Amino acid sequence: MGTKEHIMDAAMRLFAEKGFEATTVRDISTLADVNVALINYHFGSKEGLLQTIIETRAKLMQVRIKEISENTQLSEIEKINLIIEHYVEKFFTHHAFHKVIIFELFSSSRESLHQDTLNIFSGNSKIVESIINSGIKKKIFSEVDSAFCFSSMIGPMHHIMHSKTLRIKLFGGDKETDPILEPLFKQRVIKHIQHMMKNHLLAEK
Amino acid sequence: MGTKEHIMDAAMRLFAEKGFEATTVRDISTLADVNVALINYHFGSKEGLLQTIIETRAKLMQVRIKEISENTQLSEIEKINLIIEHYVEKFFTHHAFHKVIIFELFSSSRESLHQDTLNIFSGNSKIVESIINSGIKKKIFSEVDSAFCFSSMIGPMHHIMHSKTLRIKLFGGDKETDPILEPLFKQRVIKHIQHMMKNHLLAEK
DNA sequence: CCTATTATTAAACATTTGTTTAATTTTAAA
DNA sequence: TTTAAAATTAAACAAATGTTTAATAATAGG
Repeated sequence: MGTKEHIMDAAMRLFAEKGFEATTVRDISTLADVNVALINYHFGSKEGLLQTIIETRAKLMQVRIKEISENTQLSEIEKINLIIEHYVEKFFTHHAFHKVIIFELFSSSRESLHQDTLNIFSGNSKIVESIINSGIKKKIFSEVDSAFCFSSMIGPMHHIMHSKTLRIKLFGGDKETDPILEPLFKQRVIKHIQHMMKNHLLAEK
Repeated sequence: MGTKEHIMDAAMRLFAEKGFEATTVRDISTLADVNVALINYHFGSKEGLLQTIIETRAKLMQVRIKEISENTQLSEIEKINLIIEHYVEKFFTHHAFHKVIIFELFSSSRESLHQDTLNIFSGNSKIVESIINSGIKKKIFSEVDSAFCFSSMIGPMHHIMHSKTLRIKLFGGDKETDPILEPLFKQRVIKHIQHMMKNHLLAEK
């Protein structure tokens, strides 16, 4: 791994753990085991580093969701199930990154970054919304409040994934082992959210 | 309102908007229109101010939820519906506060405060879990994954309430008016989450 | 009215912050 | 091997941070 990627990796972990402001450039350089000045040399500024991190990975996210939504072979409920599966997968593999972007969505200190994350979230939400509206039109789904559905799919995920200590208190046996490491846990999350969405969408009015 | 409450109010708004670290004591003193030194005089430190804010309001939260859970007059589904209603009410009246404590739950910089918020969340989660397990035992509820249910109730709420810009993009007509101000919006949130939980809990297996 | 406690102020404090500089090393192409 | 560009380093920088100090004002009990 090159120096740039090395710095980005260390920074992402620290941003996820402590937040952007609470993380100092010296924290990052220490963890990455490089000189402090390299951060400004490679990324211009601390904020530029965050921007690079987000830009690098964010673009990959939207592609797959669009793919699913535009696949004419799939029924509406199959699309929803696939999107849930895809989101949970990404959450498990890159949960530090997801924590970082939700921080940016919820705070509004850095205007341009906030706009970037806002567009990602609202874009995906609109896609889910239109899938559900299509299902409602076809009378497959009951007349749910489709604008809320994206938040209902990923809100629970955020709640579970972003606090390790809460996760351990709710799901973990002993105090040290994070349930996220158990191979079955991911399937359990997928199953729960899919079950919830299915019964929400297919329920009689 | 006394000076202390005045400072706490200003601080809470800024902490919610920008986060704890990004908010300076001078930001707070300016908004509250008091001298900077008063923050340390009244609260010892910036962190002491946050701690006081959380301690003051957090205790009120748990009381009502315990009340509901221990009321023998209510069925399990009625309890769930009341807890949802109560949570949404609190979210709408004190959403700056809720944003602050979720920040503390998700970050782990300030150990003792993190423990405080962790106990609040896990405590409430365990209460919801036991209500649902009781419903499952009585064969009223299907065998859902009860440990996830609290997160599924309040996760969507967090997602909607903590980003004003996202809320406007998803629900707002024009760019200026926050849907949170529309009197019907609160009812819409309650209805959506209750519908979701009801159909999740009562669904055939 | 006096006085001792409390509240408020302006100024200064030591640290820490992100960033820059200038010198040095490494890299890679000619 | 030579040489110019890129990468890395240690040191210093100015600005901003939370906090403290010492002086002043306000308050309230006797």
